[in-house]
Amino acid sequence: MEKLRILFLGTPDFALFSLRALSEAGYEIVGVVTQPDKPKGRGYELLPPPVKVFALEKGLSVYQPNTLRDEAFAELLSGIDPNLIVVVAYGKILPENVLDYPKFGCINVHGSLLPEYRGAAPMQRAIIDGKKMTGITTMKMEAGLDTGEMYEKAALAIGENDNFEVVHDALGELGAKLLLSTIQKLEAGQLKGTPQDDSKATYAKKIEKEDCRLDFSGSATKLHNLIRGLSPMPLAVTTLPDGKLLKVVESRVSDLTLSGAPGTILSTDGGKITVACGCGAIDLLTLIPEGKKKMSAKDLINGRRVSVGDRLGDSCG
RNA sequence: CGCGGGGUAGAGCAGUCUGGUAGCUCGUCGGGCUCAUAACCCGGAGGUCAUGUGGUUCAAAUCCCAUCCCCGCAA
Repeated sequence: MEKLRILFLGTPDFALFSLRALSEAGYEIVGVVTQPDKPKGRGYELLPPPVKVFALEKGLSVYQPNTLRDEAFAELLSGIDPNLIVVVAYGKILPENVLDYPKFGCINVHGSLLPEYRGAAPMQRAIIDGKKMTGITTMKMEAGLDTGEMYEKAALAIGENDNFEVVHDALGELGAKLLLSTIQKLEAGQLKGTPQDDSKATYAKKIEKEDCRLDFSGSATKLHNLIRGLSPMPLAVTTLPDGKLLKVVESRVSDLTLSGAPGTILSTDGGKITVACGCGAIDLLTLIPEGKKKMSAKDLINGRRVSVGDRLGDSCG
């Protein structure tokens, strides 16, 4: 079979696992397409996406088009002339002329067991929903959102205290492995697609700001799932009694049996801030107060910012 | 020049407005109590208050100026 000429499309750290694997496996990467540098952080500093940084280190050709839907990109594509496109968390929808271009099609690495959690934030949503299992699916890309035929799957167990970072990294690695496996099957002419059962499809919507608010009237387990699903980015948020924001990095479902109005701090013993929820209570372990660095609950208590009886989340509006 | 908070003992903070003895909660060290303890009691050590040996003042953590660093928001 003819040698693969791979064009890689991807942007964040999650994509990096796969790009690195392709690179280390010795595949010919004829180009890397990633999102343009964007003004980020304080002072709007222009920062390159992680994939770009890696690609430049490896001496790969990097392209950062604003859109894939114009003449310029079509010309670029035929200039590069890839016979396989690999897409991992690129961040833009691919138009049909791009999907149709490579002889061996477009392979996507998706962070869920399709058809569940199609869409932008599959890993976060799976954790937030309290799933015990998730995984990676490699699939053939088509026009619909994550609707194409599935090639291979690999499952991953989610521990009750695993956060987004843990799952993200584990799935990133798993995704890279599965991608190599899928490409090997392709090279061997053994790649077979399985259609998705659309009736079982669910969607993982992008995480919005409102999704990050902690509502203490919910159950402790639900709150814990939200906190770890959003940790370390963008983080679940509530408010201190003085109205300042308080982000929660790490939590545990509490075994404390005290109860009180949702949001009330029941205890600050043992370096944990135990907060009453609608059902049960939750221990807040690591936090970031507005304008401050990440700190342990113990530090927050020692600094006298919170004490038993205080209410969190009252100014959530 | 996007908006804002902050840099005081190993940690988290107060003190700054209204200049005048360096304080709190922890940690740490020593002693005590206890069958025992992460609990309790007593005592100690530890700080050029980010930097400029800058300006004002009899006197600056505090007021003024400049610089460096950290962080939250927003994108």
